[in-house]
Amino acid sequence: MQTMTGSDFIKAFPIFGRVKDGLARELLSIGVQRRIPAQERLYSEGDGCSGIALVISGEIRVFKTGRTGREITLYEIGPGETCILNASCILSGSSYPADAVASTDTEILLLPADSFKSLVDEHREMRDFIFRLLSNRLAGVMELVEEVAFGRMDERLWDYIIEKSEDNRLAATHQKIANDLGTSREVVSRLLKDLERRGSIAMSRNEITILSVT
Amino acid sequence: MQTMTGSDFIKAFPIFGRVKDGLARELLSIGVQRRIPAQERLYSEGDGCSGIALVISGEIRVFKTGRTGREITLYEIGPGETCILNASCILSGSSYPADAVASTDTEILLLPADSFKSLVDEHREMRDFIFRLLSNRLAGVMELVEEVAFGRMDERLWDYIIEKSEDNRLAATHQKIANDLGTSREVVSRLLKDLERRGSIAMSRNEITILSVT
DNA sequence: GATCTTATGTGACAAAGTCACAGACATGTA
DNA sequence: TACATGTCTGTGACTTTGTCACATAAGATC
Repeated sequence: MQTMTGSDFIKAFPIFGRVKDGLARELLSIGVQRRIPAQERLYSEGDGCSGIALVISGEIRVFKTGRTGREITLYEIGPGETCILNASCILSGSSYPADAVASTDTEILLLPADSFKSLVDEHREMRDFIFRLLSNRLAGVMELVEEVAFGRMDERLWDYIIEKSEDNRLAATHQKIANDLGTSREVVSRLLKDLERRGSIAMSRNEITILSVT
Repeated sequence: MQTMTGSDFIKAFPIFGRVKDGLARELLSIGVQRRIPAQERLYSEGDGCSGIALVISGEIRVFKTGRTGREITLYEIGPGETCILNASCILSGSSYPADAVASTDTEILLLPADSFKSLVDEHREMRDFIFRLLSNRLAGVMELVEEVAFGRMDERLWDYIIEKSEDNRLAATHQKIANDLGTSREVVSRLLKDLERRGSIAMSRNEITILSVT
């Protein structure tokens, strides 16, 4: 069981070397494996942080919630990535600035805060990994600010459909799309209807099909 | 001259210890002091990074620009802080994801990328400093996403006036305010006019005076 | 099929961004 | 002083986006 996890782990985090002799070995011996079922909440805004989660498989969605209940996705954490906000609040001593929920069933390796801190001190790979991720997140969220502040919703929606669709199909409710984009369900419905009328997509319950990539 | 800079430096960065024996000494011997006049551009989006800037005095504004020319301020860098995006792109090897311009005359200590990297490797204070700043920026920009996505412009404007004013006065053109908030000049003008009509502020060219803090 | 739950559609209105242009104020120059 | 110039502010008309209220539709369960 531990070995199985190990092989999944090095697949997700090749950067930490092999199980036999790499940093991976140390991580696996320190960390605790956990399974998070889909829809389970990992953190709420304002929480303190007890440890850091390395995602082995699955996906975690990090988002903000407005007073009216609207949501916007800040980014998603996939295999080989870390819930960097954990790192953030462990290393800077602040509290968690957003909500995090598993989008799918997710396997994580949970490292206690202390161990994580000493690993960062001792291992250059660990530092590089964290810095890189933190930097990329920052750049990504900055990009998001630009889109939200200046972008038009119809374009953002179209880009979203293109990006999230697989095989020209996207399975999602209008509400889910709205929650990712930071708008309301009605707006998504209206804009999708426009796209449908123009012949760019076809719609059925819970599914959008891309017809023309114009 | 060097000594003078030194004392300014440790005032801005007490975290790095004293000039005589602290990390401060090393930083001062490696870094090059530079003065940036107000309005001068430090970086444009897409630039590579040659070094990292520690701000000794003054202020640097980091912002995004939309296609229509609108701007939004992501954050400002003051004394004792770093143009963390430099760090970000040095450590992660990406390019600069925003624009940076000196808001006032600014003094910085410029560290070459290589020296910076080895300092981060060798000194725990340096690592903590960078992590903390990077984390805080990330949290700050997330907060900004929330405000832009869910906040009402009249509230954001009012908060801005309260925060930026000194002694109940704020010297700024409507255009400048719009550039900070990520909206257009007309919207700011209209909302300010409303505030004036309601008796919350008084306006004259280039200046806003807060009358009632309701 | 009757009933429930969830998903989608839409009109009416409010908030915010865009465009076009009119004044108002400050400064410099003749 | 009078005038020209550049910057700053005001405003109406229109578009886009968000909110509210409610109607309709599509699956699921019994």
